[in-house]
Amino acid sequence: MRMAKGVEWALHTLLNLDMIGGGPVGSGQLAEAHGLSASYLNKQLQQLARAGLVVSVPGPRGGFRLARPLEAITLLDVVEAIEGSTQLFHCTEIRCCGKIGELSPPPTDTCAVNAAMRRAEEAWRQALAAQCLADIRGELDRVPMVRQVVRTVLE
Amino acid sequence: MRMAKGVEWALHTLLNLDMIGGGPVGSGQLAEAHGLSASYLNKQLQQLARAGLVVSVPGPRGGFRLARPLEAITLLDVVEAIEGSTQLFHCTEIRCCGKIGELSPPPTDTCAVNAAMRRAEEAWRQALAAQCLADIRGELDRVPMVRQVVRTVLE
DNA sequence: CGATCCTGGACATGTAATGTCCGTAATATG
DNA sequence: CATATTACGGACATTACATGTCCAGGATCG
Ligand code: SF4
Ligand code: SF4
Repeated sequence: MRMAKGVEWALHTLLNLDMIGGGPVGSGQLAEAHGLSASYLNKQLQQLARAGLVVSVPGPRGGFRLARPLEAITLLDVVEAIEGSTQLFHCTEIRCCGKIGELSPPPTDTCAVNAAMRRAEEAWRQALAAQCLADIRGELDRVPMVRQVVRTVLE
Repeated sequence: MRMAKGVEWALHTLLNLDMIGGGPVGSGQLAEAHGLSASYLNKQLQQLARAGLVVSVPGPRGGFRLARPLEAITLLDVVEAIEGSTQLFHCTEIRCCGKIGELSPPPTDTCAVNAAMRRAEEAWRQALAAQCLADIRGELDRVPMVRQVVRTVLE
């Protein structure tokens, strides 16, 4: 049970896009900045575009730019854009299988196990939604040179 | 990013073990009760045993029994017994790779992204730890026949 | 002793994330 | 208009890990 690596890629890339300013940046440059696979990062960026977090502009001098300020992008937005909004705990309804399943009446409501797991997952999602990328940028800015390095690499 | 199916297996099996009472039950019967793979469920039960949630007794008429009452087993106990205690968000330290990594000074503290993710994950773990299996048994008991069926199947 | 059942490692299989490739469409530039 | 550049998206290949199977021990009961 591990979160997709693409989430980390997306978060750093979004932060970099913010530091560079307005102009669109190509996926190649963004990948090179962190030594990532260009094609695969491009796929992740497409998902961010579909989710409305970035805007893609084709053509020469094209690339990706932020669709809205970091204040309006939460961690949950990024996680759901990359991972989708599937449940962490996915029920197989094993209560309906085997001997117990055969002897039991068909279940009428959602099971207690599933409900409990859902509650915990909801706490996680709320904690993700409560933190925006601007908060993280704030902590990042306390380290010197970061902004300058990003600008140098991405021009 | 999906939780291992073994967690669902373990939860149901623990609840079944409680309903049957004290005596040990073989992994074969427990698997048959829900139509699961006997060998694989056995592996999961071994992990529960290592985590101290169940006690294994070898020999004829052996099997597994609860190590402590359901009041003392939280959802977090089960999840960590099966999944291990690895982080949901596992950092690859890509900030140290690529052009940005080369130009940046070696990072001194844990990064802000990782910290934020850890906070959210902590909320999840706390929500898991706040719910014990006895709560779930309580909800389950509102459905008639459940207890009786389990006793019939597992003798 | 012999049957039963857990233990634990080795191995096979399935599935999803990760990574690559290439043809297509869109657009800036000359 | 011609061309180069870039995103788009589908079709693969590769890798990692969960899932499932099997077998040779070891413990325990009768
Ligand atoms: S009883 Fe709950 S956890 Fe078990 S299979 Fe059904 S929904 Fe899933
Ligand atoms: S900066 Fe944070 S999220 Fe990025 S690689 Fe380092 S620890 Fe991971």
